[in-house]
Amino acid sequence: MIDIELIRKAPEVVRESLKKRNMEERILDEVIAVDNEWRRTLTDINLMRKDRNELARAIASLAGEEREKAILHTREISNGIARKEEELKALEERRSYLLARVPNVLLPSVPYGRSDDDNVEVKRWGTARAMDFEPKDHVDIGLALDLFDLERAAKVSGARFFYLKNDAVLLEFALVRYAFDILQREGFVPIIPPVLTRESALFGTGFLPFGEENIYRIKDEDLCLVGTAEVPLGAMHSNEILSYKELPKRYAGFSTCFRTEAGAHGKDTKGIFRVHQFDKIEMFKYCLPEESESEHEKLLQTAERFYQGLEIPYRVVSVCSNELGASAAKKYDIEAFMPGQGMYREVVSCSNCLDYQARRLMIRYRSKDGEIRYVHTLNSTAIAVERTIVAILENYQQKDGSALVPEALQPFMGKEMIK
RNA sequence: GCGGGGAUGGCCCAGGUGGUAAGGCGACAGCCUGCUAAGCUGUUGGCGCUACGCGCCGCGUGGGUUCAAAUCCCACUCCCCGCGCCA
Repeated sequence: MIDIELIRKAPEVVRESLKKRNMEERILDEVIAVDNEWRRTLTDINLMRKDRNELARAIASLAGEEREKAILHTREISNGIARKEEELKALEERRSYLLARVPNVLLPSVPYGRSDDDNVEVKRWGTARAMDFEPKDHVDIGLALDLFDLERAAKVSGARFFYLKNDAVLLEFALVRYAFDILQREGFVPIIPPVLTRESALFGTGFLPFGEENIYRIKDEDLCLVGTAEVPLGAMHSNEILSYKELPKRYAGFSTCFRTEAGAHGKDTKGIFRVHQFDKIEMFKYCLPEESESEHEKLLQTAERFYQGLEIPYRVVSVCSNELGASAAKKYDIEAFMPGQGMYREVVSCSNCLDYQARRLMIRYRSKDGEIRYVHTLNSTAIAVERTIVAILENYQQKDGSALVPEALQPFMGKEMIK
């Protein structure tokens, strides 16, 4: 949620941001119009309420005909107020509805662009391993090594599901253990959160109403399957007031993630790269407003560390205006090099949401000078397990069809090779 | 699922026979003292406006009764404690 005060005082800032996102500006004009009407109506009501209160107070000390008269008059005023209050309520609802649909204001450093192609590469790390053979993609490698069963998953659950098997299972647990090793050193509190949350948690983190079609819902209950641990980690401190002393707060949550992948028809239909259910470790930070931009850079560095440790080449892109989620004011993606596909593919998404989620979730802190303000929130993938398995298989494949285990994982895996 | 208890400002907690939120703690500011502590004073929910002021709203949520509701009535939500069931 952006601050209504910002819309009142500097609507041009919001307008520019909407333009940059290639979104309709009409919503902004409507918010302004409705807000003006709301304020006028509220002022009217306040005056009427004042009259009523004065009369009601006087009645206590009146008697007889005077009292009767006053009661009658007050009743009239009350009826008038009730009518106006209905108008006010409707305006308020309309304003909230609209305001909840205005995306976050972009930071100035976000590059303008219309598609992924306009993302700006800001860094490249590592070099692809030399291969004196034609690299295979993860599907071929994995099927040959019996690491997953996609056909039976399709039979049981449908397209975009998988059974992970054999060493792939060990690899997953090794990755998880590896990640939490690093995360604890970096001061993140390990968490396993609920993967079913109320709608309010999804709304608060900005996945509703913007990502409605991507969410699985539980029938007849106010519960949804989360698409990322960002939801329960962000909502964890909703309606709380933290102390500036405990900021920044860092959490790392392991969770299964569920996504309908609506609108992704035809994209990455094979394998385990884009699926309805996968496991992921997500980092989440709550911090002081003045520190969120530097914390964002730090968070990116932490995310990079996982791939550096695995010795997987990657690049970092600054995601362009059109591709940013509603909550994010700025976002970096890490894309790992996938030799089998001959391209860089997204494995990490690292966002700064400023106070956008904090406003929706009512997460505040008491500052050193005693003021209560909204915190800033940031989130980033640490390890998206299945995608990282894809990257490992493609980068560590060998001529004979086997795949090496990255050195950093060997202690957790108990073996050096998958064959 | 059944029974009982509870929800009030940053936190704790009063009010409960309807008349318009008391007190404590903490925090912040000021005063006082050579410094610290103590002490004293003030501030410390949200919103609107023709803004050193005026007013409105606010006691879990939504309705109702009333001139007037934290207080009475109805429904709901969440939390806690027992019991039952259960991985």
